[in-house]
Amino acid sequence: MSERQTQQRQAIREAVRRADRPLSPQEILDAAGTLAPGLGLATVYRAVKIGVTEGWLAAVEVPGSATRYEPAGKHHHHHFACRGCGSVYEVEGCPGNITPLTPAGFKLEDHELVLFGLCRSCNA
Amino acid sequence: MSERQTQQRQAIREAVRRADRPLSPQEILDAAGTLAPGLGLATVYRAVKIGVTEGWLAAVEVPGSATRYEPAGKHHHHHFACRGCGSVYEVEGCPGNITPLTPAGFKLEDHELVLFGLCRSCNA
DNA sequence: CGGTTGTTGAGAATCGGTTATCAATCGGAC
DNA sequence: GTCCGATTGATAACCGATTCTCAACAACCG
Repeated sequence: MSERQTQQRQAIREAVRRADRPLSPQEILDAAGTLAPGLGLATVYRAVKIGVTEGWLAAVEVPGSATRYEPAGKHHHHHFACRGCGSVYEVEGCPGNITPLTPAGFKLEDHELVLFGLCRSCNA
Repeated sequence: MSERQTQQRQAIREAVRRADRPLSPQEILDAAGTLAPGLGLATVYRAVKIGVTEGWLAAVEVPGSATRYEPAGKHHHHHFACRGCGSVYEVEGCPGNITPLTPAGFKLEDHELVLFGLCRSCNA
């Protein structure tokens, strides 16, 4: 037996699914905590690690802040990090034209574009 | 009196200037250590903070690794982070077309594009 | 239901990065 | 050369993020 179906993991998966932006472990705890009272941070970290391994969760790394997680399988997109509140939002599209930038001899595997600025709330 | 001209700070400034890629504090220590034997990591951190404050050093943040520093005033460019050796390289150009991606109501101040993959050495 | 065993929660421990401490030292004005 | 205050280096302390520990607990099979 391996991989049980627990309330905590369901709550965590559901919280990430409902969010419209990538969540940090602490944000997941806050969101999933209402679905599974008493939820602990360690459990979030464990579930998140499992999710990434199993492939239904994608890690989003933003400079200068904790790793965020979002459901895997979304179409290619990027992120906007608010300097006011620290939240990370999803932005549609990609400027493309990335490949030509790669130096000769280098192997390009992936890329991450992060926009910095103020979100709607903080810009007001 | 404030801001003395010391061998250590000259060595650090020189090491950053000579590098063709942004260096982490530890990398700066290694490089500048040959110019100023006995150099300590604390001194690197202090000098780097001063450099950023005075405006002749620019901080480059890459997800999942220490902050890098490069001379300020370079023309707009981006970076390539090698998954093999962890080094960060400079890449010329920018795909442009960033502004249209910004969600309505958000204020775009800056952006950072990081390419991931293998550098020439690690790709061989 | 009852046992087996994976899972959980709280807190301690750890980690890499960065900053603070403090006595010894050095820069540079005089 | 002297002197005073800025600077340095070694190391401890700190920090936020993440992982480990371990006893209590709950999921699932029979």
